[in-house]
Amino acid sequence: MNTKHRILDEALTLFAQKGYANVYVGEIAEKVGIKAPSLYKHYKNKQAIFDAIIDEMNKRYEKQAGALNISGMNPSADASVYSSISEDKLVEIGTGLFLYFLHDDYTSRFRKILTIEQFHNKEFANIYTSQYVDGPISYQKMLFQFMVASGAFNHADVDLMTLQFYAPIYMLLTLCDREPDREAEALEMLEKHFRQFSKIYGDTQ
Amino acid sequence: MNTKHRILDEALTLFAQKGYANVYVGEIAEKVGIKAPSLYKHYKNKQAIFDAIIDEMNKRYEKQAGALNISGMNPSADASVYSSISEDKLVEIGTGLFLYFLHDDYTSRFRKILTIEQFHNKEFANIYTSQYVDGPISYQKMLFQFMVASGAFNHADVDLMTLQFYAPIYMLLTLCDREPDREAEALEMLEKHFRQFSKIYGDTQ
DNA sequence: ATTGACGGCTAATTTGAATTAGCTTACAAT
DNA sequence: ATTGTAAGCTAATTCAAATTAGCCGTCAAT
Repeated sequence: MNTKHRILDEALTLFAQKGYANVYVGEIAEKVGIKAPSLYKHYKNKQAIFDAIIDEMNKRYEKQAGALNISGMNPSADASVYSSISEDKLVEIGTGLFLYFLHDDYTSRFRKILTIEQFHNKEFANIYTSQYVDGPISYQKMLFQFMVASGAFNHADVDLMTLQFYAPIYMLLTLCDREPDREAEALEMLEKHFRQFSKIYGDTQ
Repeated sequence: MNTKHRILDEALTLFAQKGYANVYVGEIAEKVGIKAPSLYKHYKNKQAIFDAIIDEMNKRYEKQAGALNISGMNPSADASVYSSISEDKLVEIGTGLFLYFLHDDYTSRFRKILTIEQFHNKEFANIYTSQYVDGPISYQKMLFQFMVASGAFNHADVDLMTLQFYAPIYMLLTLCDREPDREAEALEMLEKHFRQFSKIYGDTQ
């Protein structure tokens, strides 16, 4: 990892903790182990660092979207796998989603920036909603639609089913972003939630 | 509303949109219709304005807590009212909670400040969690406990029941904070959620 | 061996926002 | 009528942080 990259990395961490305006370029430089003016050899100014973070994020999201078209993002492919889904499998899917969102190195820091800047910047608000509300919901909705169609799940309002499945994941995710200590508690609740969900909607008749 | 109050009010609005560091005192002054230096006749400095907002919020929360001890916050009193809760009543409670959180003039702006500052300031993280996660959940948990005890609801894991009841409210609340346009859609989903919830847990056997 | 780009440094300089100084008017109380 | 205080203003001043200037060592390529 070269200096230019390390600047991006430290800046991302600091912006995620304090927000753009509260971070001084000297602070970023210090974390990287150089002096503030040296930083300008790599980026035109503070804003350019921020912009580079956005670019990097867009690149990652595109790559991720590409990758997910093969497995995660294309539920018609997944559906066959889950057409007779077990309770344990549901726990695994849900927990996996939660832990990925929570711990992925880049994603988790960037989510905090989105959180901090969402009311300030319409662009960020849109990204936030699409990444953490509409995106997961629309993916899972498709998955559940297949599962209902295949008989793995009882017939029910799929929008509602999806909301009820995902909202606890979302709430506990934002809780753990704020209070990382509570991850174990959150995982425990989540597992109970998934099992209950499976009992309610799973076709055990 | 005198000038001192209007300063507080405009500052609250601006801090809720941009966060503390992005708001200039001149900007607050302009909204109030005075020049920046005049503002110092009312508050020692920018920080003092922010502190006054916190004080005001604490005052309101205490007052609210006091009021809720009579109705909202003491579920043993409420429980008799809801001991044989109807589906419509559940919709009403849930929707009421949601709309209060979303639109209360002071609360809604302050929640945005909490959102923006939560990763920067441990104090705010604690207030956020207690106001929008642990608080509502612990209240509703007590309510559900009484309702299970009284037979209005089927026996079930009350923690889980509460999570599943509240998480959609929370997620849609944060969505509407970010995208106020989507309130109608959120209310529609919520109503479906409450009715479904009532069918799942309500004792209709 | 020389050259030139890269990436670091220290020491300015610039910038912009917060704050202070000091003046003015209105007006309430003596 | 005089005085004191509250609340506004314009014109400084301060201060911190961003940015620029200009110097230096390293090293890879000619």
